[in-house]
Amino acid sequence: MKGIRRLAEHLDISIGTVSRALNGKPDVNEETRRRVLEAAEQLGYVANQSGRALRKGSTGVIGFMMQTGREITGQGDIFFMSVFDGVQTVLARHKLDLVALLCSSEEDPDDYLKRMVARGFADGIILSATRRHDARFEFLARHSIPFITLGRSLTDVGQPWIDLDFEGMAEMSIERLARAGHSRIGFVWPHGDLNLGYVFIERCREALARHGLTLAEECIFRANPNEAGGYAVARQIKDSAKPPTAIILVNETLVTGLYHGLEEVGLRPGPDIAIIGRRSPQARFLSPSLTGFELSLRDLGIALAESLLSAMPAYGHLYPEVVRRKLWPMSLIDGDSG
Amino acid sequence: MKGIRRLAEHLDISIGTVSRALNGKPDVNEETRRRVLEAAEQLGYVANQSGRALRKGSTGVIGFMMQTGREITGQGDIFFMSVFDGVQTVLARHKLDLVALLCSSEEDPDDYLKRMVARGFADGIILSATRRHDARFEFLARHSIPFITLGRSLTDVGQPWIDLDFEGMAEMSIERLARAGHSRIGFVWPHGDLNLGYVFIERCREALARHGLTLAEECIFRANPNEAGGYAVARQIKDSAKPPTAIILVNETLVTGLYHGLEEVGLRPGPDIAIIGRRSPQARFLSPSLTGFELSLRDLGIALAESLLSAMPAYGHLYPEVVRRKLWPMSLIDGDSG
DNA sequence: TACCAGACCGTAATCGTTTTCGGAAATCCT
DNA sequence: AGGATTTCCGAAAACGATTACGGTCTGGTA
Repeated sequence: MKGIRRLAEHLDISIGTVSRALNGKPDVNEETRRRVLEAAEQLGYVANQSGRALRKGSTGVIGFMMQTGREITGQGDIFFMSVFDGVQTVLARHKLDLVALLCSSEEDPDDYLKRMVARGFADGIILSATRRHDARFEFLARHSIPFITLGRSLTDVGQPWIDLDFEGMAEMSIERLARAGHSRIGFVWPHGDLNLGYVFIERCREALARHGLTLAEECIFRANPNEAGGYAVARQIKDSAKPPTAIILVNETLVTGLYHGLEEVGLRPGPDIAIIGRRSPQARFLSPSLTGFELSLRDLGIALAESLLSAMPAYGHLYPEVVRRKLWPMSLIDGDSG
Repeated sequence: MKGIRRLAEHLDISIGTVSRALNGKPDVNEETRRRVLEAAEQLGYVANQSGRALRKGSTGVIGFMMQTGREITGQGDIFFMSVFDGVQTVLARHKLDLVALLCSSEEDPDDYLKRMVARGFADGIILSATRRHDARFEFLARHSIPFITLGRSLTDVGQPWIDLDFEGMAEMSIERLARAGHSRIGFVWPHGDLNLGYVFIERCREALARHGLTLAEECIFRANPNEAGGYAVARQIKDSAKPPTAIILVNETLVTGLYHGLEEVGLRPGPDIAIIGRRSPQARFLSPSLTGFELSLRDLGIALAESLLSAMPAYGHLYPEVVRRKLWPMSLIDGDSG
């Protein structure tokens, strides 16, 4: 005898009543409820997730999908820890749990998500590392799974999203560099179909145009979105016939590699070549200090969760005013690198 | 009509046969099986996780428990991405999925785990950030949930574990520093009850003794296990009446902060004070280059998964030879910092 | 023909919950 | 007192899968 049945037997009442007592349903005597709660505590009873989910059709779990592996995503790693923290503070209010759905780099992200959804794993999903063309959007929409994306995509299906304010980043970077007299500005574009690269470069082009400049094709450097990628870019710059005098990076993990690479080839960030990137927690300790953008990841997580909840039938009414789509603001912090 | 019933109806056969066909059971006509598989593919059918788990009593999911939040664990962040990668390559062989069980810093880890287990969330669990006294061990043992820990604890219950080879790290570090003439060697001890701090300092004491040295109490610096913590240590060192001439760090995230802090107070790693730490992917790009330990996180993940599987009834026979407990070797890489 | 073995497949029980529905007992109202 | 409400609880039907069991059919053999 296991589960709720055991509890019911022990109390000599029916399992229905036990369930109602536990779930705070109204039609149960307060004295009975007290006894049930007490016995549950004492016997260490917790409802079986499978049975409950099967019956209710919902799991109480929110999934945050992310990629693992060596060639990690655009916004890898530490980035997420703080975002999770924000997401969880919101979810905790509704007794929802957050788990990270880890898609191995060896599996196709679309297949992976499909599997997780069909399994009925989560009631709502947060997608990260959005691609320019991302089949996951349509899939989730088709199955009417509530979801929100951290990042945009051409494949928009009207779902809520939050993305970094690349518009603002581009304008502020270019403005600053142009004012400092730079006219040959380069850009590191992470390999892969990640959407953020496309968006940012487009915004940069526009911002450059506003300042009467253009983005030279040979000043666009492709790189894997990790330290090694940044490192390799330094060499490319050095070997370039007409190297840029300034470099802008979207991707935080590229920065440390680039710094190291530049040192190897004898270029100092700042005096020799201006660098503007994202000041991640680690990047804050680079020397010379990095000029770049900071943002509150925890608040971003909070917004993400609230926006997702507002898209879920069961919680939507609790978040009527929530913004569904937002460019997350970042502030440009002065450093010595540009 | 949903799920397997729909599929059965569509094919005009019974749900039992469909299930058998899908699960590769022997007593089903090959032609029928082909039709079922085809229809399943076409209709995008995937078995519902709740129903399946309820009936089978297992979920096909392995949980990797980790802490989120600002004051992140000893071995935070990027560390795990590569470990996950290794774990997943093994799990994929058995069609098992890995999810990260994210325990918010606001919830008690023991309570969190209890909840997840009672929910029947995972068939096996990997524990990280093990504490010196860790109630989770006994809990999982009592409920006979297969688990393995990344890190040891005083609360050993005979479960398999893998831990970094702090013994080797201590001996190699001290050996190297002693040979270089250092006699006043300091140590950064991360705050909290994490077991690794205790282990490493103990091994350092022993190693020092072997070289006729002792660890001065005032050379033990407590710090939060993150960049800010490392940064703060630099100040402490500077203000110390009799500062150490060398510092050893267990925790990878402390290093970048310490480097930055030392620069602020005018101490150069290497010439002014020797530093030995862990060369994480980011730390590899520090300047001056860090003398420290490297290891294969991916292989560690593989070992972790195999060892966990060997402790699970359903898979144990497949991994008869697996090591159940292992000190993971690390190699000391020369740098300019010590 | 009669019998039997093997190959396939359908029926139904089962896993542990939640929830609807209806009934019994208690309480209220006139 | 008697009917109408409430209050509380038990019985039973889902939820979607797996699987033990038994039944039908085929083909082979005596």
